[in-house]
Amino acid sequence: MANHLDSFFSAISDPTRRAVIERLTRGPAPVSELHAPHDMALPTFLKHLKVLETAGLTRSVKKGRVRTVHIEAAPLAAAENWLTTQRKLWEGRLGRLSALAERLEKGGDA
Amino acid sequence: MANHLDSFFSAISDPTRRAVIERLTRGPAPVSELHAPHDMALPTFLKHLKVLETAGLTRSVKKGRVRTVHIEAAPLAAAENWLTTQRKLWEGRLGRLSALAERLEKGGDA
DNA sequence: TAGATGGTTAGCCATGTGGCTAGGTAATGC
DNA sequence: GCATTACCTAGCCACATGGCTAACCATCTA
Repeated sequence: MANHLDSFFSAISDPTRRAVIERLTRGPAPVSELHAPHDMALPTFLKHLKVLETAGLTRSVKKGRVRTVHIEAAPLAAAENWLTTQRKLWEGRLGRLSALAERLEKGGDA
Repeated sequence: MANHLDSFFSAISDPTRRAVIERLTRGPAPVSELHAPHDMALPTFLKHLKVLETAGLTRSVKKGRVRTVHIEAAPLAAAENWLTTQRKLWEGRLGRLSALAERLEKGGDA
């Protein structure tokens, strides 16, 4: 059950890769354009792209010599969902705690 | 600007550590209790706990020989926020695209 | 105060990750 | 058709990560 989240979170734990995602939310782009703002060798950057694609965060198609990369929204939502769930559970607990505190106060047990 | 998200996402990219977080949303717990369900040596597990604490996801206090760990909600919300932002940007783009498509259709330009 | 309990430190190992260079292939443009 | 462009592969390196054992320290409990 963990599997997908593993590679997803691992993928976006790198700033270069998050920057790529941020760029891709504004629309698809070829490899060279994605690479341009990053001060690293192309092969290194290609590795990052591969990580993203392997994690299911992006897809790409090659036409002629140009490979165009686009974002895949679904896993983003899934991860967001995990975080939201955890936060809500936590907040729910806090809510119950303060309710308990209130009851204790009413009872004058404090 | 990236820094915090780096260590945060990296921290929760591990299933053991996500399990710990899930457990902690139900309330604080001592190290031994957190360790129990995980089939690995204590020192190994302690490393995981350290990663979580270093990433700011948890805090802990030691009283006597028992160290109690509790969750820290803020970074969770921050990460959730990043994901939400990306998703919304993406959906916004999709919206604008379909609006464009509509306009083109109306204009009979297709 | 001895033994058990709960954690911690040190140190080793295998594998993974992020960076590089060098060299290759396949379209495209002149 | 030769050069350029755009990307890909292979292979190297340093360091990080996740696992282990062994040995240690501190605190309760009997």
